[in-house]
Amino acid sequence: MTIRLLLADDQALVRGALAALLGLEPDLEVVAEVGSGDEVVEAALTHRPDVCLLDVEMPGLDGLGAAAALRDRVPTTKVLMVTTFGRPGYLRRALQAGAAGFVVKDTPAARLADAVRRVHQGLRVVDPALATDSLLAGESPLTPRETDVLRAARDGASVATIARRLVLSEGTVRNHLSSAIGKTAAGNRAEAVLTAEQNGWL
Amino acid sequence: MTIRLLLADDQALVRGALAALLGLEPDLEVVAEVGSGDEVVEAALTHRPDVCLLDVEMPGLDGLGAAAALRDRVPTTKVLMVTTFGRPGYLRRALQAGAAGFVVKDTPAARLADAVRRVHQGLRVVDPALATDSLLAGESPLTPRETDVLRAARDGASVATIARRLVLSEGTVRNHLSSAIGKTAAGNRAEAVLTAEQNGWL
DNA sequence: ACCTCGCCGTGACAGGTGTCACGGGTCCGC
DNA sequence: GCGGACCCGTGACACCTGTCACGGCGAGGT
Repeated sequence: MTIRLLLADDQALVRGALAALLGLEPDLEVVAEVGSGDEVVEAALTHRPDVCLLDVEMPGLDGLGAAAALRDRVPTTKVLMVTTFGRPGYLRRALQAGAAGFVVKDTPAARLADAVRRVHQGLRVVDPALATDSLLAGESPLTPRETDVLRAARDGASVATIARRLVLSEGTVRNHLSSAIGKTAAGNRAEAVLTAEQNGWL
Repeated sequence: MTIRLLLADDQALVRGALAALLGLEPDLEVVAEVGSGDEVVEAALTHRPDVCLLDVEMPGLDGLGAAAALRDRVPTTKVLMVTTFGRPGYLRRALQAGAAGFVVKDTPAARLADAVRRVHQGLRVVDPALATDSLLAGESPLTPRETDVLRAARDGASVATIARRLVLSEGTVRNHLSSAIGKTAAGNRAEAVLTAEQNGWL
């Protein structure tokens, strides 16, 4: 009995390469590949895979959202997240979204097939180093609105621009920013964006 | 006669996956894999590959530097750059560093093997869409010093911090920044960093 | 010799930014 | 009910930033 796989990654090259890698295993079979999170549920409904490999960073619906959608619409398929960035917040959010495993792209290729098999058996697969980081970093201290403001500040927009985008007063934007800067122990808006991004809070 | 390949990518998973993908082709053979740019020359000297696949983003010596080192020390091996980001400046700098081909990770997996074969035959391989972007974006308008200052400003450092890092007067830093902001058509330091990064000028 | 360009610095100025104190509003849990 | 969050807003203040004008220096081209 082979394990049926669905691959989701926006980079066609690594998608195909992963397919080739996993296709070498006799007990694994890649039944579908998609390039964006929006196509995941549809492909899962038609091909009924046992395990779905999701990249976190994708255009449109990202891997976290796709995992949540799969949990609701196709609960029989297990989700294994595969990501380039080992951001602590990603791990937490992925598990909350119903993912059964979380692997960073630094892990040796040989271990990926094992991770797939374990997920298929109903086990949790988590990078141990990342798990400690996740506990250490803790949940996001930012309020929803602070997160919005920081997100809107990612491209270097001015206070006036952010205020216009979120339909807020400039003073309110400055207050939210100031609060976020304090919580991230930054001295600066740009620094706050950076550390928040590194922790997966955005 | 098989084509001997050397893979260089910091992400072990995609490195292994690419090896699996290319290993499926009967005329290709992966003879070595490395995880950083510093190991490229040494591995090339011992394994004498025909073609070397280099990722641009790597810790230590990056792909551009590794390509230049290969051109000088092991000129018999052709270089094919493989990168996630299609930044115009990367393409230019890669070609200047002696790379024979440039492929972004969005390209379909089937075309990678062809790219390798063409590079091995002495042909140039360049993503056509990226080539036009490269011509359109043009060379970096930033002077060396302006580039330094922008690089130092990437983590959101204040003018005082940048001045301390580069051993400059704060006024000079502000002047360089102002000039860079003007050249990148930005309204802001953060914006200037962003557009400079997107064009591969840093 | 001359001009140009990049580099470094100074001084001054308007405007943006970060902080604080304050008020008012909603919603939730004890 | 009553405190405690989060949200939104105002006003004021010190500070940082971005811009401009100006000067001097060295390297390279005509």
